Amino acid sequence: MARSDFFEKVYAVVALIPEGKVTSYGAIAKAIGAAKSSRTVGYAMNACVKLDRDLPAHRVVNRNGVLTGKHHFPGQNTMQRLLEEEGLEIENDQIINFESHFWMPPLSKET
DNA sequence: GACTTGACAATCC
DNA sequence: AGGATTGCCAAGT
Repeated sequence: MARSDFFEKVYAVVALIPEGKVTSYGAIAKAIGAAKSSRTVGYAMNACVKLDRDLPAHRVVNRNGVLTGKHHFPGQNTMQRLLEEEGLEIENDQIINFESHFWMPPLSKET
């Protein structure tokens, strides 16, 4: 396997998030078989920005539907703006109707 | 080489 | 019900 299976899986799942949908770190972590590693998922996202990945990290929020990582984007309001552009509703850094926009990633453990 | 920090979440008291 | 602690993995200092 790769040097960091974890990151690869995280990137894979995040890249699969459909437009106008959002998911949580815990959901991703669970999907890749590491429900307790939700923290590392967030870390992977931070790394993805530096790696200039194509991952819609703005579609990833914490389990409360709060844009916890919006500070890590190029602009402090970039994350929220992107979500609004996709038809989501954000208020006070929180996604309105979060569960309605929630997207459960496919549990692709491995192949 | 060891300790601390970090875009979270679940559990314990 | 609410606050504090632990678990997990990787990277930075």
